Amino acid sequence: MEAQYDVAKNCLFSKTRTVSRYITNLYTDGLKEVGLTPVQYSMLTAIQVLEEANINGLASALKMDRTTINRNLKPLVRDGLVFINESIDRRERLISITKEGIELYQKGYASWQKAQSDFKDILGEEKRDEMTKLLDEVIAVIGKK
Amino acid sequence: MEAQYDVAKNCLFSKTRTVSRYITNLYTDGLKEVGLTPVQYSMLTAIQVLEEANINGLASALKMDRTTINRNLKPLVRDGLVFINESIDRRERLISITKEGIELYQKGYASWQKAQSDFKDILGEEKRDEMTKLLDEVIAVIGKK
DNA sequence: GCTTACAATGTGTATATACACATAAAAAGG
DNA sequence: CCTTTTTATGTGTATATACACATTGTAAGC
Repeated sequence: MEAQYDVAKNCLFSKTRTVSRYITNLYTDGLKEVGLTPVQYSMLTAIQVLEEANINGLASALKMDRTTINRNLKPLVRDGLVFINESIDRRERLISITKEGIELYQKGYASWQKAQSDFKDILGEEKRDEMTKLLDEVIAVIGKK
Repeated sequence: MEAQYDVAKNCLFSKTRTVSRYITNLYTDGLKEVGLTPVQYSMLTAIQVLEEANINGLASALKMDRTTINRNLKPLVRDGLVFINESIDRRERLISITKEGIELYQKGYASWQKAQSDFKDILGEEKRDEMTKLLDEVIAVIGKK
């Protein structure tokens, strides 16, 4: 088979990326009413669960590059949803959610639930569960690396 | 369950996005030796398969936003991999791959194959096939929207 | 033919992503 | 203590993404 048809049919990167873009847009639409992106929402999630994590800790928990965490924190700090404290170890900075952040997060929870529910309606509960299971397995495997 | 633990455990957006980031990095590493990103590689794929598509046609085939296509074409044109022709319909522009583009694409094919193969080794053939099937199903469902 | 509708594209802006490189502070080794 | 190494972070640069808004050209209705 010629290369371009092989890639067009079988590329796991582009398939995954296409699905990722679509789901991102779905959640973006839902969370728009509270003015948060889905990435910001997932970061606020980790910030609350971890409590006073540093940037490397957040990067590890979210499986994102630490420089991406650094950059993505800026709008959250700017909008008063997150604050950053000094640490005894003066190299690191400790990230926490603010009162306003918690309030907005709670407000966004309904939007997030609706996006989850919409996706279930679109895909069907069975396929949705299959997908969740598979994604967890993939994340577990890549987490070992 | 409190919101943040619900989101941390069950969010299909963040699971998909995490896997997408990981796979992107895997293919990025492989294609780095030819100086292409995986997104560029998949765009060059569609440009060859479609032959003289316009921007909307590429956007539709790749399921990407047309403004993203527009922006992503620029480095490809700059690097001489793609050229853009006028059309009889003077609103549209027809996108084609250049000789250099084809050569680089062929060179990148081995890297792409290796990334595909590496992912198979990491995940296992069975799970890889399961994932391919599921992604195709999801893309088919969202394509109807 | 003229006006109106629609279609194709471009641009401003904002977030998301990650590599390469640099800096500063703590820890380790002697 | 002083040097070396490691750790935590910041920044420059480049690509990727998509919405809102604007422009231009074609098609449709009359």
